[in-house]
Amino acid sequence: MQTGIVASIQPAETASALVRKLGALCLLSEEEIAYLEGLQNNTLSVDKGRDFIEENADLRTTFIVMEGWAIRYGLLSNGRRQILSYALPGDILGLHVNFRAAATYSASALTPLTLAVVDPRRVLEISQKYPIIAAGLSWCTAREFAILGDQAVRLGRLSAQQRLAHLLLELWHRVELIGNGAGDWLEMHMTQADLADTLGLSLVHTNRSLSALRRQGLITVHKDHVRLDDIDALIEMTDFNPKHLSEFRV
Amino acid sequence: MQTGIVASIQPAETASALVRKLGALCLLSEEEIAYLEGLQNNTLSVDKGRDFIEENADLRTTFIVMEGWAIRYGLLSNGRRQILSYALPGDILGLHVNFRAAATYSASALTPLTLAVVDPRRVLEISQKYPIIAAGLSWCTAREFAILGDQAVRLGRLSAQQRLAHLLLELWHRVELIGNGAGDWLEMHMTQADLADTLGLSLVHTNRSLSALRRQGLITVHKDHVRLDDIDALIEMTDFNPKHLSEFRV
DNA sequence: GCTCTGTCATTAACCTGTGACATAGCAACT
DNA sequence: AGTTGCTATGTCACAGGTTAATGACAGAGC
Repeated sequence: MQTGIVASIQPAETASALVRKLGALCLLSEEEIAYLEGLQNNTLSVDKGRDFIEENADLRTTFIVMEGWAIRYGLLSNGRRQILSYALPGDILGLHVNFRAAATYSASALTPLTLAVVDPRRVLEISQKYPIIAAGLSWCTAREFAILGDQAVRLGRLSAQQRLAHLLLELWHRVELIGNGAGDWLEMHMTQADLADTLGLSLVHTNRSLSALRRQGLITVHKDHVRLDDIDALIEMTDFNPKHLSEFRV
Repeated sequence: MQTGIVASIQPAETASALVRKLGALCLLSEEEIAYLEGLQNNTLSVDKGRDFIEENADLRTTFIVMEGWAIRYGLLSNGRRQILSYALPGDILGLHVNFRAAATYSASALTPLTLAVVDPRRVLEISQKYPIIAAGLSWCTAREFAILGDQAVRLGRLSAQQRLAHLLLELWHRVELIGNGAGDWLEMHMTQADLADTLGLSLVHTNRSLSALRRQGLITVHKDHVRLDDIDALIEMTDFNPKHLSEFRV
């Protein structure tokens, strides 16, 4: 924790989300911080609802979320969509793309989005020059795998209400971890249709499940926010494991 | 393809599964091949049904499947299991573990299994000394992400029969890719209970779905094998995209 | 060789969580 | 005012779950 404090003093206030995230994991030198910030100089703004990665298209770019939320999703020929995961500030999309001829998922901006655009070949450079950063990126990869694994468990073995509760916990915890939390409130950047496409449920049943959790006093639903009224009960009903998200509180 | 041919001549017959896999992707030097084979000198045999990674336990090892099949899975407190993915020869488990304090999934041997046991710190060494191999490992990571993404789409947005068909196609294609294929036959190393835990279905409904595909003339079911009788129709009904598995035919 | 036990596959009957459709209300935008 | 998008809810249908039973097969023990 001492390590974390030292790092936090340095990159905390004006640092990019990725630097704050990695800085909370390990002690970054000023050189490493400068390198990471320089890496993110080339930015792209994406309007809410616009795609910036298209499945099956060539993908030659690594994106780092600087501000806003994005979704990774797969689309079927019948128009059905499955959201795979949410990308928050500090998250990386396409970290392992140098051998990928085509994208295996699409990505879209859920809110107005600012992305850093990075040449994937820089990743090799990082591994050779900055082993600490490389280790941090490796951790980011493992975490991404854990998040997607939880999504598969959620879809395959939880009931509708449990899925919803588990997803709310995940997002709430992740927002907390990046320092954007608001106590037990979670800002809902997505519509109920997005929730449905995340949970593998119909729109109607998603709304029902939301209502059910509300009636049980577990959540309070406002227009753009949800409050988690009994976090322990939600955790209990879903087997939510915060360790899958790793502790790197900013 | 010329590159693939040259590489295949060299490591083809007695080479380990990982070397054959990476060798089919890129031209490996003799030094690189020797390094990769040396990396896999420390092996572990695991009996069928035994766990070798336990969720929430410390994970300080990278495993490479040399022979046999394994599963990655998550387990809930009510005993329900969700199989996340299958690991075949040449696949790597725990490639990104140097910052993981604990495993976020369990892994178990589906068949008698031979694993190479590798220190995760060797990955950094690889990145610094063997950039071609590092790129190959990066590709392995992206592929693993694609496979798990397909699993989420399957669980979230496909019907029971489609899930089954899609999974059979995935496994069949992956077996083909590592050179262990037998035409349109797929050796079934798993029980129907394993299938059920992969597909997020009940055991009984899994059997029903199997019967339904059989009745439709799409598959032929034998005790330990399944034959895909109409691969095009199976692909059509499921949106199966072989490109997600990448083409690296050995 | 026979019996018993355990595992796995298969199927029927009944039940239920969830999907689809329809409708209504509200807010924001044109 | 009309349109669009989103949320909310009722009704009915159905895909899939649960329970129970049966059959086949392999292995262990006598």
